[in-house]
Amino acid sequence: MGVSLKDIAERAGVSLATVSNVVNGYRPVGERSRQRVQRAIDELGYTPNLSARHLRRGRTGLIALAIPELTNPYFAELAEIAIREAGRHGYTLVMENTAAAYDAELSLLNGAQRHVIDGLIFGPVRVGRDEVLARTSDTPLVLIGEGVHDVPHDHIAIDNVAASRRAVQHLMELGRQRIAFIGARVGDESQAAHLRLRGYRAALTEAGLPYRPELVALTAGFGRHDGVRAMRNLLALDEPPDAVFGYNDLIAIGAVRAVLEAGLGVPADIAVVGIDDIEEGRFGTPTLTTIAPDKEKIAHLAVRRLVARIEGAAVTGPLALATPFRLVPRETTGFSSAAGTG
Amino acid sequence: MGVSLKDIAERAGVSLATVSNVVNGYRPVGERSRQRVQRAIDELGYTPNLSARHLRRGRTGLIALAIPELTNPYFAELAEIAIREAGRHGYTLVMENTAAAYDAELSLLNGAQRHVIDGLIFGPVRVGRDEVLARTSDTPLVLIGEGVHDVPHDHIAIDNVAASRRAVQHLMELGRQRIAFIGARVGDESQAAHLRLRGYRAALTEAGLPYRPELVALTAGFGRHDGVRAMRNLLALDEPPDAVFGYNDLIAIGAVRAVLEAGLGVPADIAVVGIDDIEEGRFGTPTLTTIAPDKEKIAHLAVRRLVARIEGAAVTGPLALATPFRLVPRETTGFSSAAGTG
DNA sequence: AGATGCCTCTATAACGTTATAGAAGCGCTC
DNA sequence: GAGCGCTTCTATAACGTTATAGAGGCATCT
Repeated sequence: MGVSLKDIAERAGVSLATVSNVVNGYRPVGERSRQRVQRAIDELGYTPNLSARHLRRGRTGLIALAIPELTNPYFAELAEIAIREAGRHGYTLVMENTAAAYDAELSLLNGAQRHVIDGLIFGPVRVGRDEVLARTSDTPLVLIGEGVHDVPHDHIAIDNVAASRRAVQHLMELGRQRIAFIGARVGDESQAAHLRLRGYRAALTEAGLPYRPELVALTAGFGRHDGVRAMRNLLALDEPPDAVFGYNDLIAIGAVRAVLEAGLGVPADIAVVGIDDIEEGRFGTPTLTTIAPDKEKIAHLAVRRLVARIEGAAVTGPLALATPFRLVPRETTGFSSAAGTG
Repeated sequence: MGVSLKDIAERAGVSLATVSNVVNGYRPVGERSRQRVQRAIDELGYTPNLSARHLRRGRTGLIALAIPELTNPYFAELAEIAIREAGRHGYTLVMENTAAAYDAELSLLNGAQRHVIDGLIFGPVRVGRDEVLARTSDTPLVLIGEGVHDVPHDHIAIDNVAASRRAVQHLMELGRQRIAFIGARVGDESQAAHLRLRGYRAALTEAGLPYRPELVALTAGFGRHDGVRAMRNLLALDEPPDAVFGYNDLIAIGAVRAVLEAGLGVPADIAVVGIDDIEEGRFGTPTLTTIAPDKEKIAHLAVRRLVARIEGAAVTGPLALATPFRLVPRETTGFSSAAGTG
């Protein structure tokens, strides 16, 4: 077993409590004692036993990030930032994969983590407003993404309607008229696809273009193959689209591949826009035009909000925070871009 | 605070120890008591306090996966599998990003985790054999990947020499003669690039082709932009290569992009092979020929080995395990492949 | 001088769990 | 009926930490 406070106390000839106070500064300690303790710590190589600390404090120092899948680069990039930020605040982040499964999301929401955690950052996909409202756990919760809205919890996300509208506007500025939407259906009543779909419709309406249901392809998942499959169906239409707005970059990338596989050109025949600005989109051919959310900001805000809640700090301002985004035009909409730029 | 053993004991009218025995079956408990306790648990909704359990048991139930970056899809895919497998064994996996930094790797190796962990799965990049041999921590350790070899620790990886040889052989079977290698240099004395470089050289030698140092481009990192930059340099040669073997898929994808950006064709002018078989390679255009390691097997073995060591089970067989791999021919070497296949 | 206050420091009781030693009850043998 | 062994249970001491109550020393004020 390792070196404990007791060993340090004996070595330094002071009480246990004094050592504890040197270590975590709860009470002031005189200069002479402090130095003696510090020397003993250095000599014996003391590191606090976190299990004991957490038992005593009632906190574990663990926060969970629950996301559908780590293999979606958007979430991997977000997770990487969140891990760093959590570390900066003295917390360790554990990943909880929901695999976009309703049951997994529900039990996570209600506190069935593998480890006891102090707080949860949650990007819901299947679970809706009702489930969040009916939550039984009282662990602090910060929501991210477009899954659930209008609940009494902190919520960090871009303005999905505005972002989608911007993406579709971009396509219309190129003169495209038959613009398709490929997006994940998350359950009929869910708001997720709705927001991006709503932005899509809003943009069309504002421009005086008709909304054509046959150009809206809902998918089962959020991956590249979902985009491929949906695009193949759209290409089989009597009048295929001349542009596609994808729910996210992965779907957009799948759509691009399906178009190219069909022998058509991107953007010559069909222009494509996604959302997320994953690095992959900056290196494929053609490079992918996208809406870039500020991932740093999202992750930072989510972690900080959560930590503030955990530590009981007063959080001022509104619960829901809209983070900035910007349009990054690249080759799939006819803008040149050297690899890795934008 | 939550419900504790004590609450259950009072409710069921038995001692604390009996409740504990019902919960974790250390000692047999009579049928009548067991039922009373079980009912009390169900009624009060007891979940054990893991901090206390870990304090008492001296274990935390946490294992760490230390990898250079989560944004490398290979590691994200590996991590996702490892998280699941760890969960299956009752452990929670925490991610430790080394960012491929020497200091971070060294301190991780020597037990400077943010949280107390029971074991470590480590994919070293900067740190070498010497550092692993000189390790001061005695937390169980399982190495993965090609970073360090010949140390007295469990080690799971593909046979990198054989895999690289296979990749280069594939290029030669297409009739390519000037085959370049783009790979990460991990420090001069490191064995990482050496193994894959060694396989590359072995394949050339076996085929009677000369080894040309100017066709070996070493990179600083493992990302797409490293591949782009290196490829641009290779294209600037008087006699550019007609094929490229990339250290991993990301580098290969960067190389492809650089070739296309230069107005050349893949594979018409330059064929490309990578290693990792990340999903991205199955949806880009052209799709990427690659060496596919068995990621499931790597992650499963690593977790199981580690858990066995932690729990003191006897591990038979050799320390180092070579996991299988296979060549997946796709468009970058002239083989057709529909999106997502292979 | 006595009261008051401020610094330091210490002793100790938790936090919730598990492992150990042993008590109680009961049936069996001699 | 004493002795023994078995099963079932209990009391209790840790595990290493932190928060609370308060003791002791010394200066300052009334």
